Amino acid sequence: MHRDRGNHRVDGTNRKATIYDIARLSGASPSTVSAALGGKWKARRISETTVNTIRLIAEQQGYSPNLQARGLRQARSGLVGMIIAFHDNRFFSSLSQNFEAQARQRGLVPVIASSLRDPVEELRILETLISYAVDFVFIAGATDPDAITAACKAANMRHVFVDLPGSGAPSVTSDNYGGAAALTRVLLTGLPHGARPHFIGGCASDQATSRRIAAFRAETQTAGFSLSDDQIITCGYAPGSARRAVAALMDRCDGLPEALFINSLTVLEGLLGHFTTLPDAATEHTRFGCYDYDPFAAFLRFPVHMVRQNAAELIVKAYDLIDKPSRQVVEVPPDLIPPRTIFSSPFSEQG
Amino acid sequence: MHRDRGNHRVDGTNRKATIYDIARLSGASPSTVSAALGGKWKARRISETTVNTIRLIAEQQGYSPNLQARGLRQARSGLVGMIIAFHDNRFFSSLSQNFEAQARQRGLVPVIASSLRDPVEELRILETLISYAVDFVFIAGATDPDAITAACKAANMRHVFVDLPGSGAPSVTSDNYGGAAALTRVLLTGLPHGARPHFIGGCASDQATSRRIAAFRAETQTAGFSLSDDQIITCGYAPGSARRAVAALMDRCDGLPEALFINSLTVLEGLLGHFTTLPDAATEHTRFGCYDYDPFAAFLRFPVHMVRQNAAELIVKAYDLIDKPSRQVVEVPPDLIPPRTIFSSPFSEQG
DNA sequence: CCGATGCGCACAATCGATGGTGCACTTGGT
DNA sequence: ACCAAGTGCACCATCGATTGTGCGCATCGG
Repeated sequence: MHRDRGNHRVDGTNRKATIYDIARLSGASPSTVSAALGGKWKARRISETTVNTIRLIAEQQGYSPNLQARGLRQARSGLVGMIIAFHDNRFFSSLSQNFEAQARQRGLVPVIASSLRDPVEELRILETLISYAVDFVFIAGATDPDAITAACKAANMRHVFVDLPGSGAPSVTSDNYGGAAALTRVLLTGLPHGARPHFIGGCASDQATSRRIAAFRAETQTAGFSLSDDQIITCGYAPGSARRAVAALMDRCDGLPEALFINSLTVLEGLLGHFTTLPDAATEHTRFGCYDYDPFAAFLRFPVHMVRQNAAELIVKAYDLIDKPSRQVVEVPPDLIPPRTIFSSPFSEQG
Repeated sequence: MHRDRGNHRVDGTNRKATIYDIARLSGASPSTVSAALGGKWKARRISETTVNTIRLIAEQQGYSPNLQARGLRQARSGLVGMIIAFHDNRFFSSLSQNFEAQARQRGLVPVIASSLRDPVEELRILETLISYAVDFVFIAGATDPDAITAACKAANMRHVFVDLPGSGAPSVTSDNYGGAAALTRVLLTGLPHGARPHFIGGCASDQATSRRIAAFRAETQTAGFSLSDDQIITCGYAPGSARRAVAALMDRCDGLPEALFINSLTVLEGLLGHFTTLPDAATEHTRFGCYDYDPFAAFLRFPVHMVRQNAAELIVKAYDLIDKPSRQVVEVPPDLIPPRTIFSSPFSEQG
């Protein structure tokens, strides 16, 4: 008398078939059906003919397992979570694309959520993922790594930080120092003595930005250029504030500096917004470098050197850290891309 | 004798607390705990003091409900699914961003998966989502709408097509005809007589592309330009094939046509890839229009008119269709964006 | 002809949360 | 003091799949 809520699956119009339906139709027991369809019928010594019958009926009924039930029983869901800052951003979406590909390769289902860089939302999302018993979580662009680690520890949840490292858990980041140093060197090459290169964008408080600024400082001074604090403008990531910041800068210095290190694509967007109001000549005597790559940004009216983070490798390393936990921080070197270079993602290549 | 697997939750080191743990600690029964924490203690006539006790203990234990168990019991998961073609694409990622925002606003958890435009993968993903008992699914850029509708019908799953319509279910699309017509008109304005505008990219078999081609044809002929079949090049969406196609075109016509309607950003990427091998002058005498918008693409060396699909509105309408089902196709008008215009997404504004 | 071995499978407990049902006790009325 | 109505909660079945255990039958050796 278990199972019989008038669920007429034969005609296909009603609810999804369960192993109990298949059991009834095949004359076998639910556990046999489960074993047969779950692939472990050998271990359970189910005869191959029984298995075939069950498979056939399951096929006819369009059976597919209820993964919530399985997840409940097995205390794991087959879901894996990733928290990113935004979907509509080249870097993060490239991470998601790779995260998804790897997950699927392992037979896992990716759940990707965006925090909009809001620490509260970030934690709420994490709680939700934990409630769904995801197998592990990647957090990219974490705004509050310590809170995240605390919540994960409490729930016994494996997690890896990507891009922005956390102290309490394994992390994978770009080699921000190395990438920024390389980009800075390119910008400075052949620059006239007395030039005043500037750095714009980001928050000094975040790991990635502070490493990049450190590299920018070191290279600039090594190359013999003067460097005062007003050459470092940490105006955040938002295009709007970048736009205001560059407008202010141009007022102050009567034009653009000879070299400009732009800390993110969103910042570059903001600058472009301002440039639309200026004559083309305004950008002619400046060398631009941008940390992060976009195929279109590489092909602007004025040349831009770009740093392309290796999203695929970041994700691969992150999965490695899940497989073989350690407390270390893994650094992945980014690539320096000369202006006017088009790269397409390996994914969008296909469509 | 139910529940006691030596789960020492008090010290916080072991597994997540359940209502059974809270029940034991509070002296109440599991169902009381459930009702208390689930907010329906009034209906169940649980006293407020009991509720407060339970809440306190739940708090201390860091309780959060097992959503798989709840989902199993309630036959719905609180998950909502969306299938897109790619994450790393401005249009789709903008859809996901809006989809997620709306889902969260409704207290639902978004699961977004990418099909890479592979019909088989698309169906596999759909099956998985169904297995997780998602409440409904949006499918953007469907490659096999009929198969999707069939699978959803069999599982009794609500679904809405976005961008590419399906016949068996409600759909929301851009007004591809209107958008393409407007873009074509801009491209043709003031063009010398005898000019031969071209259309490049996409698959003639997909709805969106065929509507755009129809508009392109109609406007071109209305404006009095000759139009032969070789002016329509449906080379797919992949940057690589677009690159080859434009190379071939330039060989054939000895340069670029006077006007070029580019059917997607990925196609534009492909063209740029080819242009990098040419002198700057090569693009000087051509008017470019691109269906889809990208802030950087709007600021290329040569001006590009762009059509910006209204992702936010598409998603809003799609949710409307879930709430109030109907078989109709809703069209959302896109915007025509003049060259050198920077728009940032409302989301990345924040970071 | 009998016990030992092994094969093929069924039974029942379990995962955590929910909701229908009903019991025990209190209060109020007469 | 007794019955009725109401209060506060516990008990148990249920969702669908997995898994430890053990029963019944067949085969085989002695």
